[in-house]
Amino acid sequence: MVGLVAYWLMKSEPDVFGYEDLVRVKREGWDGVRNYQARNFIRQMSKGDLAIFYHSNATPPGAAGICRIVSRPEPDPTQFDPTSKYYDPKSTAAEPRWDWVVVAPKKRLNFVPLDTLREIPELVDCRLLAKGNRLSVMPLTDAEFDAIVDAGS
DNA sequence: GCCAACGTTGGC
DNA sequence: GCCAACGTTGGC
Repeated sequence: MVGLVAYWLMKSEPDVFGYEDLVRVKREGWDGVRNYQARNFIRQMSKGDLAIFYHSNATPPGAAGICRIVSRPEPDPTQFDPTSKYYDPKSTAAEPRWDWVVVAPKKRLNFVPLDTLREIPELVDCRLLAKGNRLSVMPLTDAEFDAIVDAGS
């Protein structure tokens, strides 16, 4: 029996790591999530889930591609690294606070800018478009995911 | 437990 | 660079 695939949206700043970087490196641990709500969503991810790779803090911001979750959630190693900007001294190996998943590129989208996303009826209730939204990892419904993919295909 | 101060996110 | 929105921290 095939498990259900869940859909997500994950934000990254393309100046730091964009979809083309993921295409180039093929796999990347999604490090640096230091928000509990986002962390909890990461912990709900399963291998095989799909995510919209969203470019935040960009000109323009928008959906750049589809990626696949290729690992289970596991401790984000940067939390243990004192030289990392994501180092968390309160995190221990026994009780890691922060998880990541490894992602791989699935399909490049024709870039869907935020302005266009706002015009998609299926996305009216999407948290991405809510005022003041800062969540960097969020679930999408099937309809939301499909609508974004359609807009970029 | 409240809340002010502060830091971060992210669109513009 | 600005600033609104939000999360976290820490004094009380």
